[in-house]
Amino acid sequence: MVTMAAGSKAKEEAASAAWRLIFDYIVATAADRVAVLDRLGITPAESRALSSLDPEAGRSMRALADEWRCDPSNATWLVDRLESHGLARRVAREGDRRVKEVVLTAKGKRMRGDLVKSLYTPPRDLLALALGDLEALSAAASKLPSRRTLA
Amino acid sequence: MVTMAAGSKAKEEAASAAWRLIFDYIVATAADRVAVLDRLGITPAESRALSSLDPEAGRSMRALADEWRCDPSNATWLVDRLESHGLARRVAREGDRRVKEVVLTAKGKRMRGDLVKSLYTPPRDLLALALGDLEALSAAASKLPSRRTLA
DNA sequence: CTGTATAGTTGAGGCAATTCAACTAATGCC
DNA sequence: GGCATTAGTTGAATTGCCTCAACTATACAG
Repeated sequence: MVTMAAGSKAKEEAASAAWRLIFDYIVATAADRVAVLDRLGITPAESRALSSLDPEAGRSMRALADEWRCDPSNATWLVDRLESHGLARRVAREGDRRVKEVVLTAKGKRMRGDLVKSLYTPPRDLLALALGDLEALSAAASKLPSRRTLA
Repeated sequence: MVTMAAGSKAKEEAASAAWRLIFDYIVATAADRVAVLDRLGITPAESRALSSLDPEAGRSMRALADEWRCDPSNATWLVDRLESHGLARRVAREGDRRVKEVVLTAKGKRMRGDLVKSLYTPPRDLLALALGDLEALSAAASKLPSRRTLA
């Protein structure tokens, strides 16, 4: 486009190059994440469920189904799974007994902590980078809008 | 550890910070990738299958099953799916008719191209970064060992 | 107090992905 | 030529994830 700001083309190329490298790296390290779930004995959906539960506060089934963009019955199924693993339990909300608050059990909190810690642990190769590179990486990445975050 | 090289601690922290930011960003943009697969009408497994097929050369079922770390019968099932979508076909290898080479059809090449291009297209927010940040990102990321790459 | 809306569950069903065991077909070595 | 090996397929079964329709229980508005 003729009316584009100067430097826009260079930026697009730089963004493409950066994204491609990051994307490839994520793909290359995917097995690490699978291994974490295997070790914890949970499925991807359970891991997502676990990470959207706050260790302190409970959340209603409805709120969870909304976040997961799924049918309420699917949320029931998923929370049932967490319960059957002893990771969460339902508590009727005071004042409105229709709603069930899902809260993590002690085991659930422990597992969630383990999960988050493991996923947030940088892959080995990242440590091979120079300190300067890592700082540049952080500096740039910290300017990205991270819509959500674990723990 | 006392015997660690000086600066190791700082590096670990820098690596953690960088990885956490990148990881959160990947999670935050996951829906974009799902949308790409939806648009192309393929499942995650089909997308992986598609991307491990070379647009020029064929690959044996065996090689594919090895790469996917799955049972040969699972590879059969997956390649059947690609075939039923008109994306690939099997050709008996000259000289050893036991092995079937899986090759992309014209449609398969087109779809693979679309897939790779879409996945490699940087999310919008990345373009909001300053050119300098993007270049720093690329410079650092290019030092990572990317074990494999698409197209 | 009656009807409507909301929260959640249950049951049935379906597709995707995967494994295992049994099988067929082609190769290639004595 | 006979036999072990290798490539691939088929069929049965399982699991995970997900949707829809029907249902129960509670809350709330008029």
